[in-house]
Amino acid sequence: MNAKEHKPSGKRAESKDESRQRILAAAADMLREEGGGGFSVADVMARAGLTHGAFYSHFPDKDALIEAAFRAAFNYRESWLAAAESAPAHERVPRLLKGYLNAKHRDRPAAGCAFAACAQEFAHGTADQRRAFADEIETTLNRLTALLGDKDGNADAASCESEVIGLLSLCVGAMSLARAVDDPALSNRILEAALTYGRQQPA
Amino acid sequence: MNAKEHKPSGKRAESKDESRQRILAAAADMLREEGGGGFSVADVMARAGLTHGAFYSHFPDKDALIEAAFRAAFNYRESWLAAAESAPAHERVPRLLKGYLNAKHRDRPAAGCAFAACAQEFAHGTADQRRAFADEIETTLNRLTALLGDKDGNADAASCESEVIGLLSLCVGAMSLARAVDDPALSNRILEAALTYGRQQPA
DNA sequence: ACATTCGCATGATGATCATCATGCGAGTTG
DNA sequence: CAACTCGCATGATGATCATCATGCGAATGT
Repeated sequence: MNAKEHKPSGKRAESKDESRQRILAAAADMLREEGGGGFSVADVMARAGLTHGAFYSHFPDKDALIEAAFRAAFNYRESWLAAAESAPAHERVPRLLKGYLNAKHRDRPAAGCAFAACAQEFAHGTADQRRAFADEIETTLNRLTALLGDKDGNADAASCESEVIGLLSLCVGAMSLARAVDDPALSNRILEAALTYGRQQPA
Repeated sequence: MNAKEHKPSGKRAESKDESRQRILAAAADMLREEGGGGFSVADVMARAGLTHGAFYSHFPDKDALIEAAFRAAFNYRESWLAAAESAPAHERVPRLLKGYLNAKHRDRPAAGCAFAACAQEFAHGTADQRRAFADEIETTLNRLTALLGDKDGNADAASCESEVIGLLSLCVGAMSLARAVDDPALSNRILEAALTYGRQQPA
């Protein structure tokens, strides 16, 4: 048997696992709130209720944490999509748009879309981070395609892909812009206009 | 007369102005290539052919440089838009989309859109940086509205605003995603799909 | 119970920077 | 041309971090 397969169990291992989860959760929040450059290892550890020294027995380095935290930020994708799935086919796009392009999402990035929070920073990230980004994009597109593809007469695959990618791009772009501007009125205009634009898109 | 209005001239002042322009140009490039956190003051100064010590006689601090460099990155907006203006009204949107959503733009951020390069970082930036972002967004939207608003029968103002903002969001989002992913094939798919999506938008 | 393991805390270490202090030499002024 | 100005270079300084080294104490296994 492979010696590497040792999966220790017991109170100690369990506690370490809980610590790891707290670290990941803290990092996933901070990553979306401030970006990977916006917090230090010590910051995350403090948020997780630990001190900086313990970090390196959980992750090899900060870059690995950022990658893992990014992936962890998609743990709620299914529940996010479930809300749209429960709607009739022609209502799904509007519902997804509304769930994304709103002030609450803009103002609470820690609970929101990691694409909109991380895209630009990951463009200069490690190979692993960029692969993670691509993985999550692929998965998200697949799930959206499954959700919207069997809409009515289900258009050809190409047109469905462009719709799904277009919607995601629109959402990510509008949220990025809405968060970057200073003027709240302009920020709201951006969210509302993007919402309108996305709804006008033909089948 | 106001003592503050002194505008020194002469060989020395001229040379300082040239230095400032070189610093700004270098910073505008690096800001779009690597983000504000991706370069040091010494890096920009070296790229401008100077050493780090000279920096603080040109700008009060790095944040101010980033703001100025961001604004400077829009110096070419008019020539960028001129290409679209020379096209017949119904060709303008496709031409703008094509000029933005392509591999060359994706691969040379230093010569490209500063919105797509900076949005997420500016969301955590200084007040001045965020104001600069809003200013440039406003100006860009106004110019685009002037360009696309008198399209044919020119739709009502609200619909034009949502189209212009939607297009910009779509472009910024797609470029951000295309740059963040690792897989070149996926990156191309994103650019192409967003192009298709943007073209399908009704008048 | 004893020896061992291991999660975590404390406390370096070294690197990277932003920013400041000083000095020289070319330009400018009278 | 002598006194002065000022752009730029060199060389600190201090802060912030990522990462590593060490040690304690609780959990584990014999």
